Amino acid sequence: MISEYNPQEIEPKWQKHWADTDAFKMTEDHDKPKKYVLEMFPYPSGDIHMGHVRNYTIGDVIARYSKMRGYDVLHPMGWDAFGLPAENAAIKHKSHPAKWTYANIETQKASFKRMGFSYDWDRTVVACDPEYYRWGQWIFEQFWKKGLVERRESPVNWCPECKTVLANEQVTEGRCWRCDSVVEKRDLTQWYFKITDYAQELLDDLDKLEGWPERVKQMQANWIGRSEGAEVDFALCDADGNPTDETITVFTTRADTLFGCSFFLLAPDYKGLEEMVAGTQYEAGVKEVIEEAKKTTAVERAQGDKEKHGAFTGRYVVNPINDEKIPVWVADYVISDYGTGAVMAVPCGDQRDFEFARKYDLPIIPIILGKDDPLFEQLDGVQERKITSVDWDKAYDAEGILVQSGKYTGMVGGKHSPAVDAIMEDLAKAGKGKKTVQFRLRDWLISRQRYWGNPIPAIHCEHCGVVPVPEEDLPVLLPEDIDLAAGETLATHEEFINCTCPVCGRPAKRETDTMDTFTCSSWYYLRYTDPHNKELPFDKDKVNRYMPVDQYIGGIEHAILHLLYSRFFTKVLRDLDLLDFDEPFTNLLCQGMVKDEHGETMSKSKGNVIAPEDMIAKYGADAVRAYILFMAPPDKDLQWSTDGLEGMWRFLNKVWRMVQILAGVEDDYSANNVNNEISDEQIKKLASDLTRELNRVVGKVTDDFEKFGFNTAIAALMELVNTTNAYLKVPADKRDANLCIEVAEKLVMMLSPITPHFSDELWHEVLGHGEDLNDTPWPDYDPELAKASEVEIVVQVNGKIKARVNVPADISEDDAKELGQKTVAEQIEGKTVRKVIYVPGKLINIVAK
RNA sequence: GCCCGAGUGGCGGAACGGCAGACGCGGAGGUCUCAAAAACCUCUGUCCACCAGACGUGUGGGUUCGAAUCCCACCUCGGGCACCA
Repeated sequence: MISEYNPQEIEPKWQKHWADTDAFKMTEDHDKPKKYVLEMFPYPSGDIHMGHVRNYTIGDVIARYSKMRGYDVLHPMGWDAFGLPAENAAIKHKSHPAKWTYANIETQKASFKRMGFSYDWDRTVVACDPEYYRWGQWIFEQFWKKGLVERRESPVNWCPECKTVLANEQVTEGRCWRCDSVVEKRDLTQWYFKITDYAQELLDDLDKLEGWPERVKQMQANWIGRSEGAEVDFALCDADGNPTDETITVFTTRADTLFGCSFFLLAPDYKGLEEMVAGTQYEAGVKEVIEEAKKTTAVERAQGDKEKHGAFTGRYVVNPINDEKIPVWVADYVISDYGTGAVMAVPCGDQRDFEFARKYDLPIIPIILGKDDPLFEQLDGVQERKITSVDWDKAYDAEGILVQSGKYTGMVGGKHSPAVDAIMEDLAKAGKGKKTVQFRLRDWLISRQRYWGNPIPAIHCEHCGVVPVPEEDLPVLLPEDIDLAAGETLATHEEFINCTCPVCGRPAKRETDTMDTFTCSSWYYLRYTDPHNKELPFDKDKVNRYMPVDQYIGGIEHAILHLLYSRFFTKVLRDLDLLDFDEPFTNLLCQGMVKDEHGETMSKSKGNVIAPEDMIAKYGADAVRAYILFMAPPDKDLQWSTDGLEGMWRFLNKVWRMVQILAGVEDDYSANNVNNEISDEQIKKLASDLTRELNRVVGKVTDDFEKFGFNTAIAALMELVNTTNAYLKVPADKRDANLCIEVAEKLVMMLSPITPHFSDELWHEVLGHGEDLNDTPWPDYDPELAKASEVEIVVQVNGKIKARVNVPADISEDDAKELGQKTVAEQIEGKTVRKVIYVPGKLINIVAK
């Protein structure tokens, strides 16, 4: 009797079996090639949603497939467990963040097990576990020793809602990445990782990442933002207008336009600006600009087309190219933390400077022109300054010819132009400038004014300054007795704060900031290679064996943040001689987002999060796994709809019955499909069709798995099922039993990475195998058997299809061309055949006039 | 403004420069059944009464015997960066 497919029964059964037999425990079999398959670890926010299901299903299929292909697979899972949501939940429920976090971890872990994911749970890393975060502190101290940690005061992004500072990467269009509040600028002393020291290498090594999506590399390159230019020194004049030895340096990519520099700009928060105007008649005007700029939010700045404001400072600087004195203004569009915070303004060649000059009536001197500019005729070849105003309505920022530019007149100007080189060479000789490179990337601000994070292991001593906690005293533990709901923080926790200075032994204060949670996720993948190490974050041999990650899978939202930080960590740890590779992730698959029925991104606040539980209850985890893979290629965004899930359920049921029939279990399902009149010849043809299809599909599915074409792999499996179904027309006693078993076994094997419970049940209970599919080698195929002996080819006349003919697959080119012409004799009658194109197995195209 | 992607039936999506729409969903009809469900079998891009045929991969050009695919221009949508000097 044929049995019914009941996932509710078999899924828990196999999950228990896998757990009982440690099926996914890593064997560390060094005779096999290694493969590290990793999905980005989740934040334990609550239960899992379809985005998790998609991400982890993709990873699980790759891991299971790799295991069958004979790799020593490392496939771990953990939790990115520090962070603000836990703290907010704790405040709301008058509880402790750890309680919320660990409860959610248990929930998610149960869901992952219910999905049948093949993780080695003995290697789990939980970021808020002292066993893990102590090594985060240890690594911080190694960075510190190497000079990559800095504590300094500067304007920083402050999120009023999250009540903490944020890294540059965590601010999008002036808003907090987590809560979307408008961030404020504040001057605060904060801790930084000097990621900018690695800017060039982080940019250069993107070229090594052939297995990364181009768009992610592009985004990182944009973010790093390398800009080649020059630093030029302008001598500052004293209050009476006499040049001094003091200089102000600007960064420019357009040194060729120095002759057009008619004023000079400082950022509102330029260091020393207030002192410069203190007590002068210009103080009030400058201060007004400074105050206004402070009020302007980053969101408003991001608009871009904001009206510019500025004020004269009363001071002058000397343009080094022509010794001209030009006025220094403060301007709100100059950014203090890019370049030097000072800008040489060239209104004729820069749209922003142009607008500023128009508004404040400053001279616009044309020094670079296009050849078709009406002014060009008057100024062509003119070296001295003749014209000091223009009637343009916008700046000319393209490549052009220099005019009114002294000996450089006539040269081609523009970014990276010969004029830039010539001018910089001369300025360098005079000691007034040099070529340099600027990066948009800023240092990574890692301190957070929050409790639920990894404490920064530092001690503030009045006598010794800021000193690291001795390594033997690590970890600095988070105090557990804290009442966040009552407003307590680390900064109010006396017991935590008070300590002794490890250098001088006097009473001292502990640092109360914690580290950005992105520090935790920047190295967790290394810890998985050696998760229980008590001496070091990881053993060098082990990390070198399993790293880099061969296949990393996660969302595009981490294209910059997590992936850039992790690359930085890896490079620093390499330079600390803790590991021997340059990049952490060899291949990266960014799976597309799962959106709701209306194409909206899912979020808790919108209340449109779709959870898999109901679907699992109705159709089982295997159907959900298969369906989400079948919906779209993994890297494409996907609009969720349950419409096709029923179809996947039908498919699995069909396979379920089919395998039993193929294995010889009593056949009552195909009764109305059986054709008792079928001829021996037809039987033979159906069998050879099936043999060919089986070999073709094993080849196709193997190829598709290699390139993550899971949707087409599943489609190919459906095609095999359809062909098998056609074969089942043959009455049971006339079927080729060996072929039937071969089809059943290979079908089940190929399905097993996608639908593991379903497959193991059939494998053991119907096909009678003892070993789990997880330990079974991937099926092979014979490419020769996948070839058809006869193929249908298309006959075209002038590229239009006119007929189809069946030909032997090995037909000669001449025979094919002749047959083609015979087939369409009518259509080409009276025309001259100019050319006949034959594509073997595909078509014959007859070009006739 | 700069830099990436993507536009294919009613829907999700297939197609090394070579039969557009595989596979699935949805839809229509049928078999089985007292009936229904399930299962099974046909059909299902558009136009045309049918055949024949014509038209069809965002738009317009081009290359080619042949273009969804390659090139150019444009349109629309999505993403990233952005007063970055």
